[in-house]
Amino acid sequence: MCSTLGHLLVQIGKAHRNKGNQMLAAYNLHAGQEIFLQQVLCHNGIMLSDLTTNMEVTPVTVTRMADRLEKNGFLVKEKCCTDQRAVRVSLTEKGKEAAMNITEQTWNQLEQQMVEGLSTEEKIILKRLLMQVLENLKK
Amino acid sequence: MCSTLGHLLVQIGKAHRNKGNQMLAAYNLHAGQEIFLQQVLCHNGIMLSDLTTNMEVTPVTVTRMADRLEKNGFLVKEKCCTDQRAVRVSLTEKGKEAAMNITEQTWNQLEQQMVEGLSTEEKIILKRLLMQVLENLKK
DNA sequence: ATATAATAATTAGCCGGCTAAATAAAAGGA
DNA sequence: TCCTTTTATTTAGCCGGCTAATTATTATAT
Repeated sequence: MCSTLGHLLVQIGKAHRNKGNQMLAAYNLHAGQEIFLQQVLCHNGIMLSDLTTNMEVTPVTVTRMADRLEKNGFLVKEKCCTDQRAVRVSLTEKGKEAAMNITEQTWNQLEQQMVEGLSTEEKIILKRLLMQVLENLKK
Repeated sequence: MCSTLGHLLVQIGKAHRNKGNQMLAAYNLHAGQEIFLQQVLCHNGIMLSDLTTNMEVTPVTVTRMADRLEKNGFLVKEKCCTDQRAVRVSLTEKGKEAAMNITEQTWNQLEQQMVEGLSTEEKIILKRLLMQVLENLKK
């Protein structure tokens, strides 16, 4: 098991998402949505196209995430007044509260848990190596 | 961007899956299905419950993957004769051929690409650190 | 001014991943 | 033997991710 780097990364991806889901369940959110909310918290009224860029996902994914988050009362979508093609999103009170709590608590907690037992140096090395792997995969 | 380890892992996960999808497109397969086929290649007539264990996914996921792979002609499902609850899967000729080619070519190629530019020592360190991270996430 | 190209979103449809709940069959215990 | 628990699978439904194709609107070049 876990003999290859690929397999290892897949397992980590799953475990990471599962932990995230567990932690976000209290807010009725799923892993991935917290980044969306955080972006809107930092850039209120942000366009979907900019979210596409910032989150590095396709426009389709952003559209559907926005729809679901709106349906569940976390944010509001509205047409941009100066560009009729664009859609801007802004947080509701519920969304604002969730975003603020999550960013500080959940994410940091998960981040801490992952690197437990690693020295400061090892953390730096791990990040550096992973950034290299990401570069290689994007080629 | 990519400031946290979590974000980095998410990005790598996406990039890894996308590369896999690209490579497997020639076989009309998607990332994840190659592991399924490989398992059935090594253990012909394997039960779905064992695939659940080996692949470390839920029974639901295995059932649906098996259905899709069967629908697309890669394998066959049949009830176990000694245990009427269980379902055994075996590869068709098409599935066998795909599994053999993919395991050797695609997976190794992706594996190579990921660690390009890393020294032998760095590869070992990376694996060790990632295994620690996986352990931490499973707690 | 008009035709062409680029940009922003969307719909439909596919994939792997999950939980909850239901079904059916086998295994164990009183 | 009968009842209970465990095991194997499935159905329904939700999530993020993707591609392909479509619609609208803005920008650009002729």
